[in-house]
Amino acid sequence: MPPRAFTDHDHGLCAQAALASARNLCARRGLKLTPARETVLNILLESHAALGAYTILEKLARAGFRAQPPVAYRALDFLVENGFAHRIERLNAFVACSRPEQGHDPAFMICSHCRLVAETSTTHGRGVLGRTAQAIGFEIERTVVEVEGTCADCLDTGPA
Amino acid sequence: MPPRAFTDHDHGLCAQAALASARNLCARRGLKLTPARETVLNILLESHAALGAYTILEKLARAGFRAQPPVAYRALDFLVENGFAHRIERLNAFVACSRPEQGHDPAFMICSHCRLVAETSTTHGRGVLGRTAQAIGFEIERTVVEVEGTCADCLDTGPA
DNA sequence: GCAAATACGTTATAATATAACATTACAGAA
DNA sequence: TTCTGTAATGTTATATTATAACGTATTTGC
Repeated sequence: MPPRAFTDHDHGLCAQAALASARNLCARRGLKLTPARETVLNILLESHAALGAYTILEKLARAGFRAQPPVAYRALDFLVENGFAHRIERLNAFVACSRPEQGHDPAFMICSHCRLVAETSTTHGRGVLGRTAQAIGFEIERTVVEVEGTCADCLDTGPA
Repeated sequence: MPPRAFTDHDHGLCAQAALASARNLCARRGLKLTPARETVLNILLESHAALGAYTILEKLARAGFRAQPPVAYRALDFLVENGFAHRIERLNAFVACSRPEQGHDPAFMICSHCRLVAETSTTHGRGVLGRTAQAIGFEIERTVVEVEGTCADCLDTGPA
């Protein structure tokens, strides 16, 4: 499955599907997609760019929410814990999840020019690293795989 | 090559070798391993734990340096740029490099209990992700691979 | 010696994140 | 239906991580 962020797609549909999927999963799992949480998810779904918590906070404020940091962080915590969004460690920022239906070890391709982030998946826990881990008795709980570079568009329009 | 952090080893030798190696490489490449830089490297080499910049700063102060943040960050920038240390994105922290001689795409195993960080290497740029990247014209500049979990010792002594 | 580059000193502040505690909403039990 | 506990939110304050900006000193090549 090719990552969507760097390929042409109808982003309206993409966002709509993700939102529907989130609503669905919440309903099924008895999770509450409250207004603040849904608004943050929608903010993230506006594009495939990673947004910092304070950018999100501003957008929340513009949407009529009281904008203290914990509001954004709590919504983000909920979204990340439940797999509707991901934290990009390299950027200290957040993106909506492209595939909330699947449990996964996501991997990200980050364009350092436009900050767009494409999500694909990794097999890392099961590859070489997984074997090394097993050999020394290390129990993997989470994997962070983020590759940074330049996307095709940014290479075209202005190769640094 | 097994990671050293989670395996028994003579850490004195380990640190000594890394320092010698750094001095060597600096000499060969015309880089200046100034007192502040060498001190920070030694601080990092005390163990395989990741240290935050402000922890390093405190240790620098105890070692007699003026302790304003830029002092630590500049030394760290130098060490990271030249491959003598790595930044662990997941922790916003730093570790000494275990293999400064080799150019590499490092991968890290982070124990979330003891904060020890083992360095191994990845082939990620050349694996599945590399192929996906190529397919969509994404040019990889850097890879971040960090797996988080629990090391054998921490599993033994107190499995959460 | 002198100019340019590099490193350091220092102050201030930006950007990211969380602690702590009061309040409200809401679901399930009595 | 009211009680009651849990989850969510509101709010203030502050912790943690990082960098901008600008001046001074030191080194290096000429």
